[in-house]
Amino acid sequence: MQDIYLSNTLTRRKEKFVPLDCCNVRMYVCGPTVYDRAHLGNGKTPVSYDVLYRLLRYVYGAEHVNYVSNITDVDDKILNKHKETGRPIREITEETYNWYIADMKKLGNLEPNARPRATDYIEDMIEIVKKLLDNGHAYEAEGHVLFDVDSMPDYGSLSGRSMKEMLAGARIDVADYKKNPADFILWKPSTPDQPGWNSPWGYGRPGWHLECSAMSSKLLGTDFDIHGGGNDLIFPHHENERAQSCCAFPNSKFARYWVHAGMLMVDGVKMSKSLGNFYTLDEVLAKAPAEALRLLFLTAHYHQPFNFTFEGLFAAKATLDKFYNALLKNGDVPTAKVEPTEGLVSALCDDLNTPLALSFLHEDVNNLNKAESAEDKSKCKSQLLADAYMLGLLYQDPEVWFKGENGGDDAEIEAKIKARTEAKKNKDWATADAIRNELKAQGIVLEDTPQGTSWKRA
RNA sequence: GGCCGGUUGGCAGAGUGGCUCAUGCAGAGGACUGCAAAUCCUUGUACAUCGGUUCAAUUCCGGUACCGGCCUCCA
Repeated sequence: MQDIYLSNTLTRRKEKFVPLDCCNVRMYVCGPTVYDRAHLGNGKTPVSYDVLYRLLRYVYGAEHVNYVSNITDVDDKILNKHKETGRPIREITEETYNWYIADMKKLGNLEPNARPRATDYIEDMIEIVKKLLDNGHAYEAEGHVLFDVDSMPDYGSLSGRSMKEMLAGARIDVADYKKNPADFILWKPSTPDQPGWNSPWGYGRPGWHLECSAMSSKLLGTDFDIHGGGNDLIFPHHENERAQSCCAFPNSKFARYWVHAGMLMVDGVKMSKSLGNFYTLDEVLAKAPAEALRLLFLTAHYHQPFNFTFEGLFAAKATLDKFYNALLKNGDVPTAKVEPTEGLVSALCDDLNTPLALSFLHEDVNNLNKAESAEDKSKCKSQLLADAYMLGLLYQDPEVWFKGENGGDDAEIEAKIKARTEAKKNKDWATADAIRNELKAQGIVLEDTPQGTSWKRA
């Protein structure tokens, strides 16, 4: 069994991963707030953790890994959307949730073991707030319950900032009921027209950070292995989550390994609506297959900032064309279940080095293209598929990849190819080329082989 | 201002104290092909900058420059 090493934000080092219980490896990853279409960044982060999930399943056994990724369905952004559109909140969150799940599936992500929704865990959140009040880590003020950061000596250690810095950085108006400007909300009052739940502190709703503490402790326990998310969540979200959980459950260390994914940029700068470089997943997926986007994400290390360009996306599509072409040519070659290439597994074990892992896929494809004997072909194809599975790639039928879901038997195209074959037989190259060009104009590329002519959509 | 991270060939992007080499795309040449396409073979170009440590640094340490992120909702 290979050791996995992960960059741990908590210690600022790459560390050997040792799970608390190797029969129950637990990972929690912050998911989206469901108020609008998922954007490109919402696509990148889950792909990274999906590869980690696949690696953990490989190393520890699929049944020994528990991956939880939450859905935030109570939040002021959702409330704002409701005010803007007048649509019921439940309708907004359901629709957005369904879009999100569909996007995740298209990207080739395995379904996590659980996708808890915040609104199903309100009782657990209230229990945590009660605990924090009981043990002196929280206080009530003007209908709010706030976390008292001064009650936690190492508050700020995850994000690596001191209290002094945070005060210096506090640029926003500080509510005067806060004892310390850095104190954050655990529970806030709701007006009757806002979503809310009855609590010991009146009708209200939870602060954003609380839900992750509640769901992780409920589904994974108060101590678990990996906590992930985008690195924009390190502060304040993860810092606060950790503070809540460690203080509510006094002997808990919460997550042992904090793994953070680098931000996605577009054309070299942060993606934002004001810069006009903001893309939702479905916008991008209208221009290239989702698998190409997944491959593109994997060409860079998860930890680094990732620069998205359409040029890169189309290059990734071309790479997949090459991979699927090798599979298409060996469509009837039988495969056996084999172990993934050792080097690929090593690359992934080294803090998810997906760019290096991909180089093994290229090698596999090259080997498959060169294989001559039936035995070698089978071996190489099996290896390619086993390696691709680790990365969540090449999960489609090559016929479907090239010809589309229902374009596999196009009589018109077949007829033209037949006519061209006749022309070729008569050495009527002009007619043959004319037919080929005609099809090319329709995006159909022909390929002559000793076995005949095949076609695919470009 | 504070805290992080980065700077590798035309581009994307790994990695390493010295060895023949990341990988891919693009470029050049070749094989195959009626011509293509696909595939295969061969091939050039690199480690921001200035110091230090060392027999030896792109790789370790320090300074400088530039770039990016976070510090406020954010994957």
